[in-house]
Amino acid sequence: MNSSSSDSVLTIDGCSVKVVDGDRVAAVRERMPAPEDVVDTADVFGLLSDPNRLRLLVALLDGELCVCDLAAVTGQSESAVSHALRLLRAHRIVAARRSGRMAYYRLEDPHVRMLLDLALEHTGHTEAIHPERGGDH
Amino acid sequence: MNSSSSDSVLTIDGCSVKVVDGDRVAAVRERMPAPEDVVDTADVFGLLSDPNRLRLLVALLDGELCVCDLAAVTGQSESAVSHALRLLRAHRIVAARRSGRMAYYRLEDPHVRMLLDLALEHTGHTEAIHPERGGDH
DNA sequence: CTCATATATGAACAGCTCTTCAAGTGACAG
DNA sequence: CTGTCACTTGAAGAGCTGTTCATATATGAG
Repeated sequence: MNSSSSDSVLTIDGCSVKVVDGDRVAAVRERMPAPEDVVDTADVFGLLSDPNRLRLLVALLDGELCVCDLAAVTGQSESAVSHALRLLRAHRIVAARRSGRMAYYRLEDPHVRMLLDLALEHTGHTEAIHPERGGDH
Repeated sequence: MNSSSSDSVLTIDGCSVKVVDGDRVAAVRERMPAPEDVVDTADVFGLLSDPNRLRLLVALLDGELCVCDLAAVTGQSESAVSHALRLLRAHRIVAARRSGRMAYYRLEDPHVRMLLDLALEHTGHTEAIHPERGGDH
């Protein structure tokens, strides 16, 4: 329907949309992961996007810790830690081992471990993340 | 000060906290990145945690696109795209090239590119991210 | 049994985020 | 100049998120 590489009008989701490079748009749409996969991936990033939750996960990189030690390491209340762990547990990112009245948590998701490793590899190397510096050029 | 590997009381930030394994806690605290680095990293994850923003960045993996094509690819209004790009630009994750009245955006941060590549490598491979499945055992 | 300890949960509230709508800017055509 | 086009911006509101405080559950000690 459209094989021009200049302005054209695409019909997407039953809606006419003006595009500049129709072929590129079609190709990129082709490569785009399924909507639910995008949402799942965004969810994972969202779980890593809170500093306190991130600290918890970083603390667990070396092995399991109990709730009160996690609270001590990350400087949060035990209640806050418990809420955060509940969320992470619901997404199978951490798992708990129970021993008496203690609960020992460990990092369970290898995919998340890789993301954390990669992210930590770059901490400090990136000066460029200071927000509100206005646009470019 | 504390070399027991059983219950003890640590003084952290001028506050007494009960811990189970004082040595582990001290060691993990030692390895924890600086607070500002944790916050910066969490910020980056936060920028990747919105499905629409994530779609924009995925679309840009193959090369630059103009705003209206990004809107077509990701199924958002041009206004929403522009707002999202503004945020990403402020964090130096994307950059713009201007040509006439068009603005062509590209993915500028190689670190973010790596995170995206790693995350996409695993899309679909992970069934385990469905929320609200209750805790374990 | 009763009590203290370790963790979990619920409710509620403040603060943030994302979308939308309306209006603004700058480039190009005529 | 005037109008249109591509993009940007501001303001406002709905909805989501993370914290806190109070209370609940469960284990182990005595």
